[in-house]
Parts: sequence; C-alpha cells; structure tokens
Amino acid sequence: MNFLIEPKNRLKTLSNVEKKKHLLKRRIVRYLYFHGPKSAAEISKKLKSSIPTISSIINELLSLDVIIEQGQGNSSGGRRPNLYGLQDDVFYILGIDIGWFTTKIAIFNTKLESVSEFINHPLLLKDDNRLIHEIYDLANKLIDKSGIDRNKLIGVGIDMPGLIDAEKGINYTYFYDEENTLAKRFEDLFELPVFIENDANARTLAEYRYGLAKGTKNTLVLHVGWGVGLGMIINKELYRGSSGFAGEFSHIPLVENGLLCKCGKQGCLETVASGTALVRLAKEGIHQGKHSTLSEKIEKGQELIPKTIIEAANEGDQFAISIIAKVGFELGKGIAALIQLFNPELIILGGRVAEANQYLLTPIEQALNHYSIPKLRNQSKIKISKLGTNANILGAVAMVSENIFEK
Amino acid sequence: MNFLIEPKNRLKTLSNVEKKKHLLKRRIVRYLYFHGPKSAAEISKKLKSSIPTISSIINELLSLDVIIEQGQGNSSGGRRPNLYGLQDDVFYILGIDIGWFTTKIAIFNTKLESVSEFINHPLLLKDDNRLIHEIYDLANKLIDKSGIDRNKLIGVGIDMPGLIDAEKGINYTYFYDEENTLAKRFEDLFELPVFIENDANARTLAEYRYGLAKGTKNTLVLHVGWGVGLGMIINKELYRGSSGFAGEFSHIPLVENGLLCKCGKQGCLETVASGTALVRLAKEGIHQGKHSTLSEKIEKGQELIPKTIIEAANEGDQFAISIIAKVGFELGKGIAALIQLFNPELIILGGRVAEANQYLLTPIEQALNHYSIPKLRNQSKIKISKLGTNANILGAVAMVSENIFEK
DNA sequence: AACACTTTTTAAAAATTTTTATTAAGTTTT
DNA sequence: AAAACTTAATAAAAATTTTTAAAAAGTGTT
Repeated sequence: MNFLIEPKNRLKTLSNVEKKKHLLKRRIVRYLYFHGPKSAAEISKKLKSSIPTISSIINELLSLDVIIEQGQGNSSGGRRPNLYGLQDDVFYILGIDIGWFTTKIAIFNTKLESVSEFINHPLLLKDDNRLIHEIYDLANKLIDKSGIDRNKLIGVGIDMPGLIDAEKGINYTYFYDEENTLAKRFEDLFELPVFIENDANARTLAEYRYGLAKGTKNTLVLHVGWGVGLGMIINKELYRGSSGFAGEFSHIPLVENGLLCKCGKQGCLETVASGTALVRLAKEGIHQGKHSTLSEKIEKGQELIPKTIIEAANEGDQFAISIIAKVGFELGKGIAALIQLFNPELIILGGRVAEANQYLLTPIEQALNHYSIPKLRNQSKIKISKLGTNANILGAVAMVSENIFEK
Repeated sequence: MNFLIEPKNRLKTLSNVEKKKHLLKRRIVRYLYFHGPKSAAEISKKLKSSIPTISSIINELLSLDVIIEQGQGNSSGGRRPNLYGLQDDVFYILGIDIGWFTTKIAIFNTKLESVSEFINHPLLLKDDNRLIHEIYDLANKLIDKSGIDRNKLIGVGIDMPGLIDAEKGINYTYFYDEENTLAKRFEDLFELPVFIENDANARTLAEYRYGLAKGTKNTLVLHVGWGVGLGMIINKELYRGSSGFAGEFSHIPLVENGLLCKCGKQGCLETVASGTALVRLAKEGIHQGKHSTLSEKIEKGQELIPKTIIEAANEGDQFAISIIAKVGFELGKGIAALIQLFNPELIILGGRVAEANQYLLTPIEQALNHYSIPKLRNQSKIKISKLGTNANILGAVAMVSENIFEK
C-alpha cells in the first residue's frame, strides 16, 4: 500500500499523467473504503471517468490484491454487475484514545474491526513527556503481539483533551512545543503519519462516519460529561475553525453574574449545564436536607459523580430527576442558541449525562420551545448517540483515513 | 454567453467530452471573473489541464469575444506571458436590494461597475403581491433605458429581509408561497435565472468577494442596525445552515429574565445589544433627566433613531457615548460566544451602529477580555466594514455569479 | 552588446481516454 | 419457455490530452 502513504516525496518525481492515475487509484480505494463494495459502473459514474478507464485500474488493483470481487450486485433487468470491495487486510490503522484517566489503544482493519488486543490502560494524563514514550511502548508491543505486517500500518490517529490545532499537530494544553510538535514526536517514534485531534472532534467524526450523523450535511455533536464538548459537521466536513479551536461551547457566557468557572471566567454555560453543575446542585440539595437516595449512596462511601446521579434518576429518584431537569433546561437554552446560529439538521447528545435520556431530553425540548424560533427549531432533530464509549477511538481512526485519502 | 445560462436543458444532449469541455470553458470564465486577467500558464496550473488544452480554449473564447488580451504579465527572467481578461460587456447582472423602506436596482458589468442608472426607490416593504410587479416594472424600465443587450443579462440577484431559503427561492416572511416560490415568480417575469437571498447573507458575500473578508477562510459579518444580523463565511463558503436560516444571532437567549423581544421571546440579544436597545436606553435616560444633546434634538422634532445617537456620540455627547458603551459591552458578550464557537479569523462589523467606530469597539474589546478564552480571542481580528451602503446590492450580484458558475 | 539562461508559445508525436460496437449475461413479458 | 429487452464487460476505433521538442521573446550578467 505504499501508494497510499508515501506520496509527497515520491510523487514529485512522477509525471502529470502518472499523478492523475495515482490519484484515481486512491480515489477508488477511498470510495470503496467509505462506501463498501461497488460495481465498476458505479465507480465510473461517481468518479467521472469512463468505464474502460476504471476497468483497467480495477484490474490493476485486483492483481495487487488491494481489492477483490465480492459477489454480484442487483440489476433491474440485465446482466448483474461484479462488485469490487477492499480486502480486509490491505491496510491497518492504529487508534489511540488518550483520556484523563485511561488510554485506549487498538488496531483496526479496513472494515473497522479491531484486529488486535484492545488495550485499556489506566494512565493519568499529565503534562509529562515520559507519557509519550509510555504510550508508544504500549502501542508498539500491541503491534508486535498482533502479528500484523508493519508495512500495512498506514497511520496513527490520536485523540485527547485539550486545545488542539490538528493541522499543526500541536496540543496547546498538553505536551506543548511549537517546533517539535506532539504529532512530530509521535511520528518520530512510530515512523508513520500521526494525526492528533481533540476528543470532541474525534467523537464528532465518528458520529459522522459510523454513527447517527452519517449522511447528514450539518450536524452538531454535544458530549455532556463533566463539561460540555461540542463538535460540528458543517457542509459534510468537520469544522475546526481557523486555528482548530472551534466548538468551545462549554465556556460561552450565558449566565449573568454567574458562578466562577474553572476556566477563570464568570457565568460560563458549564457552570449551570454540565455534569459539574449536576454534582453541585446535588451537593447543595443534600446539604439543604432534600430527600434522596443520593444521600444514602454518599453515606455508603460512593463518590458523587454525574454517573451516580444519572443512575439514581434512572432508578426513579425524584430529586435526581429534578436536578437533571434543571441542568437540562439550561443546556436547552444553550442548544437554542446553537440552533439559531447553525440551523443544523441534527443534534446528537452523547456522554455520561446524556444517558439520562428522557429525563434530560424533555427539559431540553421545553427550553427549546421557550427560547428558539419555531421555524428554526423544527428543522433540527435531537437524538441520543448510539456509539457508546468507543466513539473516541473510532473517531481517531477516522481521522487517519480522512487525512490519508485527502484531496 | 448562452453557454453560461442555459445549460441544464441543452447539456443533456451533449456527449461526455463536450460536457467536460463546456465545463472547462466555464471554469476559465469563472476564474477570470473572480481573479482578473491571468496568463495561460496560470490558468493551466490552477485548472489542472495542460497548456495546449487551455490554449485552444483560450483561442476559442478569444474569437467569441468573450475574453481579450490585456497586456503582458511579469516574468522573472524569460518571455513575458500574454494576459487574458474577460471583456467588460460579455455579460451583465441585475441587482435588486429590497430594504424595508427603499429598493435599489442597478445593472453591473463583469468589472462590477454599474452600467445603468442607479435606482433608489422609496418603497415600503409589505406582504403584498403587487410589490413584485412594481419592482419588476422598475427593473424592466431600467434595462430598457440602459440600452444593454438583453441577451447579455445572465441573471437577477435579489436580497431582502426575512427568513429565506435561498436554495428553494422561498421567503417565509414575505410573499410566502411554497409552490409558486418568490424566485419562480420573478423568474417568470424576467425570463432569467433569479436568486433570492437574505440581506445579512448578501452583505456577507459582498464582504467576502469585494470587502475585508476577501481571501479569508472563516469570517463572521455582523450588521448592527435596529437588530443584529449575522452572516458567516465558513471554509470559504457562505454558510446557510440546513434550511437557509443560520445566523439568527439577534435572537439567541443571552439575558436571563430579560425584556420581551419583538420576536415574542424573552431575553434575546437584540433587547440589549442593538440599535433598538440603544434607542430604548436613550429614551430611558432622557426620561430620567440625563443631560444630553439628544434631548434638544428631540425637542427640535428629530426622530430618535440609532443614527441620531451615533451622530451625537461622534459630536462628543457623553451620554450617547455611555449608552453606546453599554450596548457595545453586551454585544461583546455575544461576540465572545461567537468566537468560542466559530474560532473565526476575522469579524467584520457593519451597519449604522458600527459607525460609532471606537465608541463601540472599545467596550466590545473589554467584553471580549472578560468573556472569552485568551488563546481563542487572539485568533480573531475585529474590523469595521468599509463597504458602505451598497454592500447589499453588491452581495446580490455576487450571488448570481456564484450560482451561475456553480460546480 | 553579446551570451547564457528563463519562460512562453506553438507544433508535432505519443499516450491516454472516450466512444462506439459487439458479445455476454440476466430479467421480464407474452 | 422463448422472445424481447436491459445492463455489464470487453475490444477496437476515434478523439483528445499530454508530452516532448523547438522556436520565440525576454531578462540579466559579464
């Protein structure tokens, strides 16, 4: 698969026609990667080249074992077309999801199946360079163990928290270095293209490629955990802003003279509409002697985290339900703003707090009815994510394919 | 210029190669239209076709009088290239800017010069179908008077207030008709392609094509008049949202338990950060006996409109300056939210209220320092528009070219 | 001012792509 | 179940584009 990963240096020596052919090859592989098995006719139409041209490249890819015949397609009266699909093992992508407390690592094939052990390693994220090597060592051993051909590994996708400029490969919050960027340091270790992206954006990409946002044009993805993360698909692309920092929804000023946020500013959305706010409300309520199973849980030594409150609500705890409603209403206010600004067709809610499902959705809808223009509000559907906890690492993998197949 | 305006029907009869050639022709015209005179080599590189191919099409366009040689370009040691530019009069675009009180109409050539009388007609915008015919009659007479060849008129661009779906050509606020859309009705009259767009978006497009946003990738354009209009350039394109309603910045909920807005909701940004808010604050102040030249002006029978207050401020009236500062600070809060969500490289302020220049900018900057993350805030420049009152009609014209030259 | 070096333009040759035609393989209708 | 109709794949012919080469037109330096 060298035609996929080492273009920039070698491409310069190619003539114009060779470049074009090379491009067409990549576009076919890309098309099959993202859309599954297709017929020559379909590829020809989509890629705007004649069938003989496509046919000759297909034969080439066939002999290179990049693609295989995968049965026949349907016909509405006429010969049935051969379907060509990517081989499962033409290339692999290494995904790394660095969280605050855990780092996940796995290798995926072209069908997005994990073909290795799935590492789930406790690792406290801190700004210490030794972490980079620790993660590399884990990944490296994983590759060895998996027994896959290293030449078939085409790239590494990493997602993590922080203010990240994906284009430059810099994380301004962790491991900051303007020259020897984080991406570069990993590239030096892996000797492979490495792409770094902020976790919210990774999840958003995952929703777009494999989740509810598939096929949509303008979608917002909210992740409600301790804070509120926002990622945006705009015009069928992940929108990063001019320096990669777009989507700082958690810290927009929405409350007048509000509480001090951990970011140092006052009245951020996060102070009233997040897991943080939920825990604060719970503590305040219990302090005031509100009747709730939460008090018992705390006495049993359980920590008060958003998850605990969500579980209490799902077990019917009225107090928990009421504070979720409060948080939901405030979040709804924020979403109302988003709807008016972006006019998205879909808003996806994910994260721990979103597991409260209807307890969260109902107050959000209420707030939307209050705070947004009906004509606009009706254009946006709101759904709860179905991607689960592996959304991040899938997004990291998606990033690699997006970048490898770039135009 | 029929190859520019009547494609869809006739294109179907063309073979694939003819289509491709046709497309290349259009792309060359488009390139020259948007970027001015260029050499064959530049066109070849930009459009990724070989020089002989481009050369043959250039000769064809030359003999059709679509383009002309326009002197020679510079060389860094070598023969100097011939520059080819579009003829001034290959085609014309009719622009119509429908405001609440005035409608402007003019015809523009490829150099964006007005080649007709510039109609500035008092016309109260109301939901009355007779208006459509009135506007058509005015435009029609203008075309006659101008003496230009009707065959060279390639389209009509209209901008106006309201909730507009530009793709469908429907204005949901005025002249609403799902079937017989507004665009269609004008098309039936003009017998030309007609494009309708919301005024904020038209201004934004004008800034992008001919104003401060030229060459930027992600820019927000705010228009502060009675309300606050927002238009967005995202990834070098006008962003309209999934149904064309994006950018309703004026009515995002930013004030808790705030005033009732004219839109029916409570606490909209518009109630505290707009010309409307400015006038309200002025009235309240004068009522409370605040010392100001504004009281005198009112006694003289002048109407209290934003313009009056801005003028007072620019003449040094301290009260006017103070209320502009108040409005500016609130607007700044809203802009802080925009910066965090969009991370734009540029924000352009236009409209009557923006004419207060530094009196408005300073409090905005203050609010930004308060309410946005420094790392993000520093990525966005804020500038006052230089386009003046014709921004709208220029944007309407730009829309036509954008659409005519679509991919 | 002549020579060496660049870059554009034109022309002819080479290569590639598209078109057209033909054969193969299925579907649907009678 | 056969005939008529569709659609796919393949092959040869036609057309177009790109490449290569050479001439034309400048620029800059010795």
